[in-house]
Amino acid sequence: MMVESASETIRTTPSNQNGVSSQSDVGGGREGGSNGDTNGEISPVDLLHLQQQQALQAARQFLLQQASGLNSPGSNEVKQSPVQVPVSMAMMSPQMITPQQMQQILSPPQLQALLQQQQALMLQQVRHTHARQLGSKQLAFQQQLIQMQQLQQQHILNLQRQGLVPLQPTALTLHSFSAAMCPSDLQQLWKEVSGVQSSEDALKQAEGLDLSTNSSNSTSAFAKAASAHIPLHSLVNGQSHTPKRDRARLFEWISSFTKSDSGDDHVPFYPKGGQPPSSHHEEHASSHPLYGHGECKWPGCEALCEDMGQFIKHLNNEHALDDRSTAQCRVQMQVVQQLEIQLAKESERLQAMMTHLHMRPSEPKAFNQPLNLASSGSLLKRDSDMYPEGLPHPPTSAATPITPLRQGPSVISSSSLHSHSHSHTHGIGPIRRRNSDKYCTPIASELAQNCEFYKNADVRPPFTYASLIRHAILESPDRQLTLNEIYNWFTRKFAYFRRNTATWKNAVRHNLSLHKCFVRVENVKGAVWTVDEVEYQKRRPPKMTGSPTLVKNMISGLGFGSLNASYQAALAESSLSLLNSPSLMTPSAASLNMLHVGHDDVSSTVEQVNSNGSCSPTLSPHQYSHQVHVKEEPTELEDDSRSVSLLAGVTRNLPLPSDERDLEEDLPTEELE
DNA sequence: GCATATATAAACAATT
DNA sequence: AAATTGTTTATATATG
Repeated sequence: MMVESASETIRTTPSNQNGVSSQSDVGGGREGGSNGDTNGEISPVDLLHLQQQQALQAARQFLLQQASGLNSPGSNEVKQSPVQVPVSMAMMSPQMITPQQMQQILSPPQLQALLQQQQALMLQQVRHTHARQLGSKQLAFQQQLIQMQQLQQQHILNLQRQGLVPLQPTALTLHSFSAAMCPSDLQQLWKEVSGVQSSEDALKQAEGLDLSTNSSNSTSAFAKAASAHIPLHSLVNGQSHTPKRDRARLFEWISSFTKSDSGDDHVPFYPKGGQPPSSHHEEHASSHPLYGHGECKWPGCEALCEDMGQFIKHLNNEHALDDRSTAQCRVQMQVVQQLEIQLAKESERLQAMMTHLHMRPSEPKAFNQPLNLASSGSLLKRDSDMYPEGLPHPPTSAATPITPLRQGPSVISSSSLHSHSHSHTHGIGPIRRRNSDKYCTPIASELAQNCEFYKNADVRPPFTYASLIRHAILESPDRQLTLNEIYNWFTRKFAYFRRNTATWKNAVRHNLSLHKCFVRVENVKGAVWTVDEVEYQKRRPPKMTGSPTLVKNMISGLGFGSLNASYQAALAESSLSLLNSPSLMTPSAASLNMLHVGHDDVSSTVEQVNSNGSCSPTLSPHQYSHQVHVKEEPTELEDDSRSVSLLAGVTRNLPLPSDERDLEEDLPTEELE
């Protein structure tokens, strides 16, 4: 009987989420990208570049502003947010940035503000600087911008629906529709939320309970927006009724944060040791983050306070711990989270853009295609031997981002919040690494690099069940696992599988039975599953030949997790295999591999990072290690290797592409065994 | 439209 | 007897 029914209850939703519905394939236009924007010449690129920088700048400022207004709660958000998408956007080449991509990148409403700013700047530039040259292009750009806005709006809804965006406070969402936000707008928003409106409403909004946002599809976005608006106003009028339970939940929620702050290691905001109690802020005499220029800086509040004493009094009276304050705090946290995420993304993008421009200004295609396509071609040849899957890299890399540096242990979100959380704060350091890496990293590395991510974020891994199972088995010391061990591996490595149990377990069993490559071996104490590499390789040929579309999908998929997970998985999988294959090798072989890249370093570094956080020991170095590289095309390889290293943060040089290649070749043989 | 690949669901059998 | 583990069938989607 259905064993899993029990667990199943939990996940029902999720499955739907990814599995089926999402295919809408948002990515539509992306493939064009490969060649697409080449036409743009440089000027447009430059503009974009500027845009990015400006956006970044603005984001930073905004972020700082917002962050400063946030106190203790902030800390937790920092710590957590698993969700960063490992992804890929990074890999998009600058030149090919399309409205859709923009859309993807700028998810949060707040970003709209940035967008607006960018628009303004851009238009200015167009006029002053490039007007003459651009001429018609100018118009095109303007149109594009408009389009971008529209897309963004839709996208926001989509993300919300998919749960990718942490619940956006309704208010914000609404706001975004009316107009792009800017800091001042945000303030206004706050007023709306905090002002007339009852605290409960705020709460509701903060939790996203009310909205229609979640529902629907992009098509009805506007309709939703419209409907959403209504509630807002009505709320303002003061009618509302929120169950007290929500309130209780809120307090609970907030308290969880404060607790975590003190308890967990990461407390970004306060110095570890002397962290004062939450209330402490009030005590600080001379300055207070919520007080400045004679007025209260509490979001939405601009109460005038003569002095600190008065301010504190005001703070205690008006912003005591109640639903409204809590809700506001929550909203603020989300704002910060979003901005941080965005900042990180934008930074990566900027890096990628700059890198690209510096490296090969004239050759746009390098990135996109590169990947796979090119490589695939070569791969294919070798595929015959072994891996067809060459394609993968690209995607992986794309996905990767890297990033993870998250500091906090995270987790909170997943457990405490129903929706996925995101946010990671990577911000700082990580961003630095350059993108180039991202572009080409192989999948293996993807996994390795994002291992932490997958462990903590409830994001479906872009690999097929078969590839994951294989990976799990090969990773084990004896290259054999019992069903239960396989399950454990899944749950250990992927948060996603911690949550959605029933279906995936069934899927795992199904895959084990269905694919010839998985061989059941009777053992003394039961049965174990092993992998028949030959069979495994056999089945893949038909797969993807590295068509552009695939790549595109991967990219888009990775980026948002939303797209048809399964397909992504399939695509990605190919890459995964690459990873695995190395692992297959005997230790000695492995060692060879290592030479080349130093993945170790990478993996190790990554792991370290992870360890700080919450990761489990898991990733075995060796397996991930090799993966890295893999494949073909010398030129590209180089890039890959670099990228990898970059990710690691550290370093390395990019040495030996050639080695990598060798590895690959070696691998096959080994695998075949 | 067909073939293939994957995901998901579910029925059912075999084991533990 | 219940839970696990395996098999198998069916359906849906995406891609070539």
